[in-house]
Amino acid sequence: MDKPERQRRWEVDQRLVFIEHRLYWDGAIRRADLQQKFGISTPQASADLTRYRESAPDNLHYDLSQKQYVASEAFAPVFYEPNPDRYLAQLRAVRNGILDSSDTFIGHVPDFDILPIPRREMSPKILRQLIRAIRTQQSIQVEYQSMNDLRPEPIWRTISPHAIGSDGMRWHVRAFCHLQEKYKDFIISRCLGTGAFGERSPNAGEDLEWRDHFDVVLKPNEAFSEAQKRTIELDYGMVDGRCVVPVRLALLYYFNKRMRLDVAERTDEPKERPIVVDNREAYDKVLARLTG
Amino acid sequence: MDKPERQRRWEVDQRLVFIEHRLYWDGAIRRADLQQKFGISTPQASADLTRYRESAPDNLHYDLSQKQYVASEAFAPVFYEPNPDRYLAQLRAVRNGILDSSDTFIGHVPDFDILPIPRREMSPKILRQLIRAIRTQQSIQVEYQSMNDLRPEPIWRTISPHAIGSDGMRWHVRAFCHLQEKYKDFIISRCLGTGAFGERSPNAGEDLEWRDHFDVVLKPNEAFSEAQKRTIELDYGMVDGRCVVPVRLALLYYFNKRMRLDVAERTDEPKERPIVVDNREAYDKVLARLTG
DNA sequence: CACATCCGTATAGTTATTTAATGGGTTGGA
DNA sequence: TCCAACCCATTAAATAACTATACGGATGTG
Repeated sequence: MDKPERQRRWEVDQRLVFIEHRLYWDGAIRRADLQQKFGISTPQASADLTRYRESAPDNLHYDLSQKQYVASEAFAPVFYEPNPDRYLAQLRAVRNGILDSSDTFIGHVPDFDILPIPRREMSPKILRQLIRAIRTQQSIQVEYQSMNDLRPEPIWRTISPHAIGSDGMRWHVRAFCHLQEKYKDFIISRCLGTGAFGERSPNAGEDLEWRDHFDVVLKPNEAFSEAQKRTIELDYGMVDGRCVVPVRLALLYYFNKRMRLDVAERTDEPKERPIVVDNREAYDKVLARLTG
Repeated sequence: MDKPERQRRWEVDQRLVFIEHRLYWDGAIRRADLQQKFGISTPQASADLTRYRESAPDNLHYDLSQKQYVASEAFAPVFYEPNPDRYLAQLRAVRNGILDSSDTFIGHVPDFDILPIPRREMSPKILRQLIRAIRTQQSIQVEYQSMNDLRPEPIWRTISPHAIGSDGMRWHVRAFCHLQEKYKDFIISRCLGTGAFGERSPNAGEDLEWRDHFDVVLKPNEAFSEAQKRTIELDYGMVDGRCVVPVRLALLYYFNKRMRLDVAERTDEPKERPIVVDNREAYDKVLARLTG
């Protein structure tokens, strides 16, 4: 039996990642940054930087004029794998109030902005109960404000949720509705309250629209020039002029809208429809069956 | 001079937050969870749980049958402020490969899915250089694949970036184009490479479309019933039937598309246009000026 | 009833970190 | 030009945090 390698302490790892993160994105780091972030003493911060220097001596050098460590031109990360999407997602999350900037490793924040999306705040308690119902495989009572004119006022109804989904704008629970005896999407922000847990509906079979997928094949609109088509292929990461996107049937309606494929039908302006569906016939058929 | 309160260690804080996070979202925690997450020993994990119990004795109790700590019904977080958007954003990030699940505190992951958005991977190096140019207020050479048919092939051009922005789908840099002598959006994933840094263009004045905002006033479509309108007001967090969204002029075009306000013009189906612009005249005027 | 699986705790030893003090280099202002 | 301010590094002794190891107690399972 091998004696397990003593795992290096979590915080020590985090501090090395932090040093590298700062060097990568901000180009520099100073001892005080470490002290502020982790609440450590001066000698400890020095020791961390020394330890980092031992691991990657060519990645940084102390700039006497700037009075801080500066990343070398040939900086090659060792502890932190640079992830641009994560960096940007953190910026976005900080802006949206989802994340406190002290919970990220980002130091210098560039001037930036994201498209504001007006939406209702979600109650943590309600999401918590819904997730609990999913985890424990129970039904749950929710006070739900429907868009259906038959039920203009919010009413209490029992649902058996099994998953959550996002259309890119809002989150919903995928649940068996005890009222209508079928699987439906319930927008979480339309849940005004939650009640008692209970048994799952015995009539709830498998949620086929959740289980099954459809492969949407996308290609650039033929109306574009060859060069423009290449740009579109680049934007969508296409190979050989196509990209295949497997979409859960329960999300296909939203996909159609999000990618503006429905808009495409109604305009001749190619600019409005950069991509089109290659397997259009099957796509339309599935979509019609779902919405019908 | 006050002697500064000795700051509790960062990792110790994190462990307490972790305990509470697990209790809140997963409803339970065991010693081994702490050991795995932070690489600490058994006695230390026990000590942490004891410490937590001392801080919030009513939040949890050890369930001898389940052999783990279970959150009380009247759980009230002390160290961790529950944030549903953050929780969901982390799920999304893990699914998108932006975050490793070991970098989150989430234990049990509910069945979930998000709308897949096909898009090109972004190069970390390119984003890094662009952000560096913004930070150091320099110009930078980029190899850019334009959609403009005048420049079908990717060409090297010099830009002076000052900010980054997101339309909800893609990120772009807001930069003064030395070629066209005006401020424009450069889609980051269309940058194929970066070159030398240099002086900012002397002709670059202030980016007015970035600086200035327009207040979009949204309201529910009048075609809906009163009850339905109330639902829409709920969805968008409206008060008194309106919500005001300040949008940077440079992002207004994207906002129009993202909120499907352009689609609304082309259909009479109220379902397709849940919200409409209240200050339509001014809105159209600004939008026409921008795109014109 | 034996066994596996949780938790808690005691002991002794180890490591990480702090406090406090010293020294060296550069910058920028008096 | 000199000194204060501001970085960094390092040392030594003291302490806090943590580990390894071991044992006991409670529960549920085959």
